[in-house]
Amino acid sequence: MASKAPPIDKRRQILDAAIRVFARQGFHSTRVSDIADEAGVAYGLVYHYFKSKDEVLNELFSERWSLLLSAIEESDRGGISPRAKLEAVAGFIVDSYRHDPELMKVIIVEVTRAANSFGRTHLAEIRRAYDSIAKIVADGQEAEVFRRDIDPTFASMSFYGAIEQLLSGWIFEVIPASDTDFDQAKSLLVATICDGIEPR
Amino acid sequence: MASKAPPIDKRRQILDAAIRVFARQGFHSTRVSDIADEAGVAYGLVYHYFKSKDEVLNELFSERWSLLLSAIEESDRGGISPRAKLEAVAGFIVDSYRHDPELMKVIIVEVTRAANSFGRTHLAEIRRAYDSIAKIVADGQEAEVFRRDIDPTFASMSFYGAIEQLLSGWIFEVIPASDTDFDQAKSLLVATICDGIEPR
DNA sequence: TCACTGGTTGACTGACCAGTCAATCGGTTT
DNA sequence: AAACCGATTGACTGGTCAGTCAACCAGTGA
Repeated sequence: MASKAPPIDKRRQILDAAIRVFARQGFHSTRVSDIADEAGVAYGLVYHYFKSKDEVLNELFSERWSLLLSAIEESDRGGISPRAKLEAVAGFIVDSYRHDPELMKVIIVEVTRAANSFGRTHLAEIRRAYDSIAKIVADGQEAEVFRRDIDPTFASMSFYGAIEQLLSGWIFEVIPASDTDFDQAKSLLVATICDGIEPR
Repeated sequence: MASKAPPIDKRRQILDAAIRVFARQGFHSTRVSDIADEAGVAYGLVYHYFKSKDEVLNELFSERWSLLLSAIEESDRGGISPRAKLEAVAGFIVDSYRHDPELMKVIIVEVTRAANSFGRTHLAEIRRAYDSIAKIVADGQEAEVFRRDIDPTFASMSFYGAIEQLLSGWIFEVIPASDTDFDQAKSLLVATICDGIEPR
């Protein structure tokens, strides 16, 4: 009895190594052997657990994106104001980056923004996020706390685009990324989209 | 006399073919032979005019991006309100897409958002755009028409991120792209960032 | 002790393609 | 008409990997 000890271990080890290597070199210029080396595992073992190099990235993306989708839908269910819901969404994404910048870098750079490769593959999942955000906005309009003359889909794309652009800025060090910056970003993101940059 | 007729012709022909092929298949999965075929030109001629496949894309990007930078700086010089400047910027980018969607697709997908490859290479040029937009915002704060509690760099990233996300939406057909949509987008973009989505 | 099974190893192969280069072409000059 | 020269051609090469596979190893059960 007490048979299976390692099976999940090594798989996880490979995934975690892949995060580091993808983040460091980018998906395209990492060789499968780089992943194996980083994981301290033989080349062939990668193919024991995954049917291709692509599948490794797909797995990393789907694992994390489903968390994001849950978080968005979760915050939508809580009985809070639409604005607070947007704050929760921005907060979750920013915290995801703070907690695991390498994984978020991989997801954004290699999937979400890689429109010709993995972005295409995961378009449906990605759209689900846009749609959930759009729904929050639409509900806000219903409740008369958001203007009705801005299309919810449009607002959703702007909001999400702004978030992703910020993360990109952090990832590529074009803007500072301290804990204070992260916290400010959360509230500024929502302040900007809800209140605008003109004084009230 | 009257010597040189074709030299620029073929080069342009290759660049234009590259736009179409890159837009259709993505940079990575287009072979140099695809470009040559599309241009109706021999394989080797591509290497007569460009020193590598990369250089073809670099040329396409730089050609267009310098126009964008000029347009931003141009609109900053005109004696108009900061808000009108942002409108001009959004308008220029949206019109660029309307006028030449294939080229804009290539630029955004393969350079601007390809942070691990060409985005890195052109980071300085890309930053110049962010900086110019940030300057518009900073001047607006100076003139007391924009709130001072939102960092200009932050506002610039949000604004540009929103624009790019919209273009991405059009490119990948997740949102409708008619002439009306383009025109609405221009004003909504600025309305959102300046006024916010909450009613005033 | 000995088969059995599933995890583990890494050398090898087949396909692909960017970039090279020697040959050819067509127009110009002397 | 002969030498010249830049544009043009496309077959070929060298290097790179993703993915395969046959062998190996360790734990288990009989």
